[in-house]
Amino acid sequence: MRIGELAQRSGLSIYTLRYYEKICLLPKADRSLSGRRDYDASILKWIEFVERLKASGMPIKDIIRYATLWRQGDGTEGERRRLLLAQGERVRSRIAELNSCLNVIDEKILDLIKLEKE
Amino acid sequence: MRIGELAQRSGLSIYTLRYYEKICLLPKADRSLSGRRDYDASILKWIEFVERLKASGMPIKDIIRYATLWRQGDGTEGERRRLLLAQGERVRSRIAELNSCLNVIDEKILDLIKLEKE
DNA sequence: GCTTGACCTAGAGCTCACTCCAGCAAGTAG
DNA sequence: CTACTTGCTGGAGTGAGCTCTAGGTCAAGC
Repeated sequence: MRIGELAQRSGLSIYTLRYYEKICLLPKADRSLSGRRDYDASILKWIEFVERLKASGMPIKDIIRYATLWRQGDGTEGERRRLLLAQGERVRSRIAELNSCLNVIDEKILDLIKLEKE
Repeated sequence: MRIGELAQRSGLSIYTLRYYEKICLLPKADRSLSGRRDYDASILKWIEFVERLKASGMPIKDIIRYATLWRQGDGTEGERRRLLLAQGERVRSRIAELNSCLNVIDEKILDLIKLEKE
């Protein structure tokens, strides 16, 4: 699969895919004889997971750290697990923060409705 | 209250306070005879609310829109309410997204634990 | 009356995460 | 063969949201 197809299938732009490779978020793609990137379909699973980590608010640097360990493979499971545990905690507290923001916002909405009725 | 004290009390830096004033997120501060900003303690309540909106993920531009309406006062309650309702919805879906990320992360952690046991 | 420190402005610089461009090479369709 | 499309690289540009610098003013303490 070439980069154009991967862009379509992954929903990322060609620019972003090359950028992710440059910063080592994606493994260096194999190349065709003429030098074009040639991806295996399995990359899609990895991209999907990376997108999840991003959506969870994990900074790119931490995802790169995870990606590096993942490419190293065996023996890195412990550190990968710790990275994910830490991120899980961050997500949980972010959810708590958002819930508390929601309370403030909902309260303010009620205040505004009262003002409108006056 | 001068800007240094406000910075301490609000937790924002002096730079940020001046920047917020410049972009109209904070009302233009009164000035002492010598031109220094002189804040009323009530500004702290506003800053607190702005920080909540920021923490909720509201873009600065939208907060500025809210701030502008707030300064205009009467007659703007309807639009302010609509802005907050929209933000509330964004927060709710962000919370849902984070919960689903959390599931993916927690699952991956279990996978890694299995790998470590092998 | 001089030093110190808090404050002022305009504008430059920074980080993050992309996004795009110029200039070129290679594959493809008519 | 020509034209078009897709791809390549290094590096510049973007936008959000600050953060800091340079060069100056002003008030208070010794």
